[in-house]
Amino acid sequence: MDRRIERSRQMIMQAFIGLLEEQDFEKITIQGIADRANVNRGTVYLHFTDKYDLLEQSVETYLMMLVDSCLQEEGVATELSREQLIRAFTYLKEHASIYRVLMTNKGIPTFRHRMTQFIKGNITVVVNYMNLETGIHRDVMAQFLSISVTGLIEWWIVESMPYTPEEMVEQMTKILEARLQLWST
Amino acid sequence: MDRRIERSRQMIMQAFIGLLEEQDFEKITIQGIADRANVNRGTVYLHFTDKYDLLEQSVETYLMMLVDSCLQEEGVATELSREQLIRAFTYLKEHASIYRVLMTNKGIPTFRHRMTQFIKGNITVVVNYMNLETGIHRDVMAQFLSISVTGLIEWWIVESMPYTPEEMVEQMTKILEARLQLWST
DNA sequence: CTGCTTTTGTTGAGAAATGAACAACGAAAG
DNA sequence: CTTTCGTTGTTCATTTCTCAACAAAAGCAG
Repeated sequence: MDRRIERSRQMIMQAFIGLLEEQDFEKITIQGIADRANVNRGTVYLHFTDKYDLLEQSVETYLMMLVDSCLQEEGVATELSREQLIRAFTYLKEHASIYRVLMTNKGIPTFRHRMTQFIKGNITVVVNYMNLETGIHRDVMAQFLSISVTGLIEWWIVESMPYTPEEMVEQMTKILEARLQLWST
Repeated sequence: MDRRIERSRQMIMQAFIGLLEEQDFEKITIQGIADRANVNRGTVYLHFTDKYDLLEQSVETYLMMLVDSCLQEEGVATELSREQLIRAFTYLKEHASIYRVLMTNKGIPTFRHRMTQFIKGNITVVVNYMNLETGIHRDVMAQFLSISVTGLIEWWIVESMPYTPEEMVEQMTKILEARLQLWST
C-alpha cells in the first residue's frame, strides 16, 4: 500500500481530533482541518466523503489501533494477559492527547460506547468463570464492571497518567479480583 | 510553491536531527532517515544530494528559521528589541529538541559557529555605541560577549529552559549592560 | 584477498497530492 | 428580499512522491 495514503489519513485525523479539542464539531470546517494537517483541501475529500465520515472513520481507526496494541501476536488466548494490558496502557500513554479528546469530548459519545463494548467482551470471559451469588445476572455484572474500567482509564488519562501502566494494570487486576470474590459464592 | 516540497524537506530534516541525537553522523544511513521520516528513500535524494548536503542544508535552514523568528516585521531597527529577543527565545523553547542537538552535538560545530557569528553582528552594534576604556578593542569585546551569549543560550536549552523567555531576556540584558558599563569610561 | 551483504545513487512507470478553478448552497448583513 | 461572503464538493492538468528495480560502491567476515 502506498505510504502516502496512510500518512495523509493520519495527518488529517490527527488534525481533526486536535481541532475537536478547541472548538465544537459543527464549527469545524474542512478547510480548517486541511490547514492544520498541512494538506490540500482536496486531499481530505480524497479520503473522506465529509466531516461526518471523517468522525466515524477516526473513531473506528483509533479504536482499532487501541485494540491492536494489546492483541498483536501472543496467540489467541481467551483472557487478556498482563503483558497485553500493559501494552495497551503504554500505548494509551503515548497517544494520550488523542484519546483524552476521544474519551471526554461530549459531542462524540460513540468512542466511549465502542470502547466499553470491547472491554465488556473481555470481562465477560472472566465473569463467566466465576460462580456468582444468586440474584446477580452475569450480563449486569459484566456491564457494571466494564463501565467501571472505562471510567478508570478515562480518569487516568485526564489526570495525565499519575501512575505507570504497570501500576495501573496491577491496581485494576486487584480491584476486579476483589469484586468478583466479594460477589461469588 | 507546492506544499509537498516544504513538508518533505521538514520531515526529512527533522528525522535527521532526531537520528543525530541517537547515533554518530557517520553511522546514519539514508534509509534510516527515510524510515524515520516516513518517506521513500528516493524522496531524500529528490531534495538532498547526500548526507553531507542534508547536514549543511539543515544547519542553514534551522539557523535561518531562528533568525527569522526575531526578524519578522518590526521594521529594520539597528538594535534588536526586547520583543524580538523574547520571540527568539520563545521559538527556541518550542523547538528545543531540535536546537539542543544542533548546539551540543560535537560532530556539528558549524551551527554553533554560525549562530555566534549572527549574535556577534548584533552585539557589535551595541558595543559601537559605548566608549570603551582604552586598551580594550571593540572586536575582542564583541567576540567575548557573543560567545558568552551563545553559551548562556545553550545552557538554558540543555537545562530544559528553567526560566521563561521573558526572564532570560531580562537577565541577559542586565548582564550585558553591567559589563559594558564596567569597561566603559 | 574473496565472497557476501549493505548501502548508495539513479531510473521509469504509475499513483497520489497539489493548486486553481468551478457551481451550488447556506448564513449573515444590509 | 437581495447581496455578500464563506463553505462545500467536484473537476482537471501538473507536480511530487512512491515503489521496484538496477548497477556500482562500500563495508565486513572468513
